[in-house]
Amino acid sequence: MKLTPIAERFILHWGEMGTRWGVNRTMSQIHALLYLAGRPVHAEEIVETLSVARSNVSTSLKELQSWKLVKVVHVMGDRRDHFETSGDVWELFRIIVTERKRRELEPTVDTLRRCVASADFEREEQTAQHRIKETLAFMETLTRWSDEMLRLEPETLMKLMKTGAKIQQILRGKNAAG
Amino acid sequence: MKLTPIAERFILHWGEMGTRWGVNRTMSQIHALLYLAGRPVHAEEIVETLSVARSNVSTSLKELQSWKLVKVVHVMGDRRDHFETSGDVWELFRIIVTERKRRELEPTVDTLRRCVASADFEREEQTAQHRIKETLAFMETLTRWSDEMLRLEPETLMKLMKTGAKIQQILRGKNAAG
DNA sequence: TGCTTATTTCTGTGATTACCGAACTTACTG
DNA sequence: CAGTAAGTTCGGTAATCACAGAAATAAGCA
Repeated sequence: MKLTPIAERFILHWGEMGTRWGVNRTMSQIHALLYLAGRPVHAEEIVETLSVARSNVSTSLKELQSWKLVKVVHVMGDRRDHFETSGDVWELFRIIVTERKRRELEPTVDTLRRCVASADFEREEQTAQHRIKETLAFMETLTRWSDEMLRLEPETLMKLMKTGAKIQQILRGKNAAG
Repeated sequence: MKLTPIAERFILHWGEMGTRWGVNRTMSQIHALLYLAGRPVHAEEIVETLSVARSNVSTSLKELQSWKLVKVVHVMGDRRDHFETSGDVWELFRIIVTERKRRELEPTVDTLRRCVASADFEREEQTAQHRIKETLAFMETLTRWSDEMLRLEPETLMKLMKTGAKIQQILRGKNAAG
């Protein structure tokens, strides 16, 4: 696949950002490529387009699948695996947030719970005790809340976000009403 | 400072998670330590408590300050710098989200804007063109929305998040009402 | 203005991660 | 059931990052 300058810029940038988001460059580049392509692409085409090793593409695709960002599809009359990603940016966002929550929040909630449940937790310094409990409560609230949000339809979510500025009024309205 | 087993568990875990959150272990450990300590701590005490090099503590503290998570304070009669962090988990969260937004979202929004503004953007594939625009719109909405949210008082935010399950009803109520 | 203590910067090393190329496995095809 | 194409796994290397220790700088103090 021949990339236009703009597509190239997009893919390279996405790759750079990937490293800041905790995934490797190739993986994000491949994802960006599939996203722009908007059609099933086979591994060899990715190799040629991005100039990376076949093995690298293979592992990155596996990783992308484990993130549920990419799935394998087949094209009639072609026995090679083809890969594609969702074109719905909201859905992608949802997937990423869910996965990051699982990897970056849940282990901490576990640890905090075990801290609080520990036999000698009450013997901790008051401050420490209090802060650990606060942190746990915060993370649980955050988790529950984002679960709620992520369960919404993209459209509802979008509407909600666009309401943005009015959040406070809504809250007040709701409190006044109920 | 002698750490209790629980404090140690907390700090070690925080350090591990830090690496997944894109900051290095020492930096998150120091932050966790200051958080539990709940009082100004000087660098040498951090060195002893965490068993890391003085230089490492120095750079990590600088980094924590650049994230605005830690600030320098002074203790009467002691010429050493002391360091402390906020004990308000909501505030910490706000700071982190703001900073990550700046580092992980803004550069992308810039790039996307430049893509779209580019002279030959219309000559792109329809799909690619559309998806780039969608992505930009999404990120702008997300940015604006989180700015709104972050401007709220912790208490309001908490109330809002605890409302969680009722988000949809609120939305519907609001639409029905206005 | 030297003396001491606190802090930062620099340099090298060890650890981790990303990636290539080769060897291997699996699945189709004639 | 060869032969070939597709896909995966593995071993080594290159690149990056984290950190210790030494050297340099800055800030009080006599």
